[in-house]
Amino acid sequence: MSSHGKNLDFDNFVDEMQWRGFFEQCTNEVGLRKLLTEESVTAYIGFDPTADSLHVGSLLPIMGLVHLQKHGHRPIGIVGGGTAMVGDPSGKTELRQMLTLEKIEENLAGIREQLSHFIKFDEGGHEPGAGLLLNNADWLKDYGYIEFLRDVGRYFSVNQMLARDSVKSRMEKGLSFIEFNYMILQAYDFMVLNRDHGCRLQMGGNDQWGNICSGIDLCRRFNQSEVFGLTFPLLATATGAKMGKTADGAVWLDPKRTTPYDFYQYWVNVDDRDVSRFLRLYTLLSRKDIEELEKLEGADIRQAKKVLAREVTAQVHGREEANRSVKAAEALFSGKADTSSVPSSDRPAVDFEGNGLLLLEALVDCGLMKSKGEARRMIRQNAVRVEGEVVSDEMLSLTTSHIVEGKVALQVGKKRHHHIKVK
RNA sequence: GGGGGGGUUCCCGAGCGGUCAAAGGGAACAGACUGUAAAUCUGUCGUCAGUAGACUACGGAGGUUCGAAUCCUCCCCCCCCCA
Repeated sequence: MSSHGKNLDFDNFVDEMQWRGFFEQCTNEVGLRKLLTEESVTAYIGFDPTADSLHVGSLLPIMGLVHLQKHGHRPIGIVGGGTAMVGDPSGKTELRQMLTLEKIEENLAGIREQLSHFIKFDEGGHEPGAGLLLNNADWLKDYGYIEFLRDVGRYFSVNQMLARDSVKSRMEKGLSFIEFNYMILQAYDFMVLNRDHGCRLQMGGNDQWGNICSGIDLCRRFNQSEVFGLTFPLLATATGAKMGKTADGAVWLDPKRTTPYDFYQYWVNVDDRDVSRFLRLYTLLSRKDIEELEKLEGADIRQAKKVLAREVTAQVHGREEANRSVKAAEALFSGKADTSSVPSSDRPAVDFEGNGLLLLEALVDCGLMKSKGEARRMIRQNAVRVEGEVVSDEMLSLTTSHIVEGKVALQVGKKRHHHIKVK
């Protein structure tokens, strides 16, 4: 496939994926490379509609589709409205709670919106490389059981299914029949996409390997079509934590769930050892730029982290938000200047009059603390600051004297900030 | 359907009538040290109140006890073996 567009350091998709670290396993690398040079290939990745927002964990597959499209191929995103009703046993230790159809519909809309920041979708036109976003409920939900068994079930060997890692790993903990069927449904998705949209490649996390292989088998049997699979590594941070997890849970792409500032901070605070990997995986910077940044050592690595954070934030929230986050961080960590992007809340001026507002309560209200007990503990540990001053009195009340420039600046630990704006 | 083993605080995992808000580990958070990193050391880690108190917690519902996570009954869920 001829490469067009900007920033192409590699003349084919597979080379780029390998250099960037996306490439974990491929069902037939030689065959796939050949196919990709011969034609514009349609490939798909599935996303789970378990929430109305994607999170950092989904960023990796999203970037996979971005690179695919960049190389002139066509990405399809599948939102598993049908399969979400079943639950994938892969990588899980327990049965997932089931979602209602309505909830899934809602989630779908949110996800579609987010994906559209990354991928150029077909707006009813006929652009060759424009992506598609489909809901597998469209072809799964009205399929009759008997019919499905006869059409699809006949192609599956239980012996083979039992041999899959995703199933084996659940033999101890238990696996319900509904989950056992998941791989069949996913395989069926691949078959439908292959048949109806000419899809030849499925990508996904390495935990999807078994499901992808099942799909490939089904395509061969059902459509007599040769298709391929490519998996991405399952990322963990250098300290072994799951990617995109913090104390407060997942890092979301939705600014209402994770503010752009917190999102930016997540990336700035990445472990030194992860920076290079993440630059390759999560940014679209050129090979040259990334290799320059990888040369940095010691404290200078922070420069690379800032670039990483700025780039990823810009991709998710836009350049403008990214710049605001950069400024806010600089203001807070260097002690001055523009603080307009620091997370904040509003409070009427009367709250500070007279006896004022108990700091304990303010900390809980603004979300910095989960409970007053926790707030007390933090104060005891000298972790709380008001206007930069360490607080030692648990019973301190915030009064008008704490208001500086129309706000009260709260800080917990070194990194968590919140401004109460006085209205 | 029968027999056996289990369900404990964010996770793993002890406890098996009081001394249990529950050992130990992990994660997390804070302090020191630093580079908004890692490692290390120290502290914290149910809620409310505030030094000694109350409340809510050990799958669910009852019960026995002065007193239960610990004993009994019923129910739900999981694993293993047999049919």
